[in-house]
Amino acid sequence: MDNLDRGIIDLLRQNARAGYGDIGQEVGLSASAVKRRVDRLVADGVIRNFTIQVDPAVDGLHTEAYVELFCRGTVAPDELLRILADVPEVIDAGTVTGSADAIVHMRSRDIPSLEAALERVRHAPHVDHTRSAIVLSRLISRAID
Amino acid sequence: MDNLDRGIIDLLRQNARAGYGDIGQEVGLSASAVKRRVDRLVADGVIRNFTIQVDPAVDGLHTEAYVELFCRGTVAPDELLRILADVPEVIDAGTVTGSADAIVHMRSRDIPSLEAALERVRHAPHVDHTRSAIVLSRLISRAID
DNA sequence: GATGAAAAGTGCGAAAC
DNA sequence: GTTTCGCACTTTTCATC
Repeated sequence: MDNLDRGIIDLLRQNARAGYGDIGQEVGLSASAVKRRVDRLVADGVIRNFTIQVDPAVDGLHTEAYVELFCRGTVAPDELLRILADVPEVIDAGTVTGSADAIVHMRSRDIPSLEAALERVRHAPHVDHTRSAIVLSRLISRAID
Repeated sequence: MDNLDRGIIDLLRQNARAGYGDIGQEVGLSASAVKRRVDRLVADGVIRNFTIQVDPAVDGLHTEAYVELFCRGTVAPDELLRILADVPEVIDAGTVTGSADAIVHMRSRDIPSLEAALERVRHAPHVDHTRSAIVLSRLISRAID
């Protein structure tokens, strides 16, 4: 993982379909050298996936919420992970400092489907209650993982 | 935007480097038909970008926080956008229901750099105060926009 | 270990239909 | 929408440092 790898990653982030030759010209390597490094980055798990960013509105996913999760007693992160992994509406989540145990970012088609997903989280073991903030207008979308 | 388009998008989300022929075989179209649809989806802005998902830890971005933003008086979403767009540590943000005006998801190298970014947000016009929850352990990372 | 150059194979992309 | 075809790209091999 040197500066060449970082350069390759930056270029792929901007355009994952860029040709190896084009990338090589930017970072100063031959096409085959770039391919070998990309293959290694994928094998090492540095590059997790090649994906596309889709307009959420077009995709029919208009409704978002940030949900604070409060649990009874002490709950291991692994247990929270198992609960949340089963709900596809959860797009990101993490345990946090403060009074809440975790913050969960959810996205779904509409309010009813969001509510249904929220109910699934609420009725999971250990979950005491939740506090939701529905997103009114999305301001920034730079997350890629 | 029909079910074929949705199928193509789903496959590209899983693997943006999938060949048009392979995609066509899955959704029941020829390679060139798939290409034309993908080109149209890109032109229409449905597909925003082809990117890679990089392990944030490898990338040196270990520190995350969810920040509630409280403003003085009424602030238009556009004004909040201008404030937040200047802070690269902001990876996603939206105005929300509830007592906070917005929720901001931030990511940076470490706590000091997170604090510095937070200071920039705090001292922006209209911002009254913030309430942060530092992420202890990331549970789910499915966001792609 | 790493690279670059050249070979072979594969898929893209632009036609014509 | 499909099929065809030339070409560019990927991917492998090999020699080199």
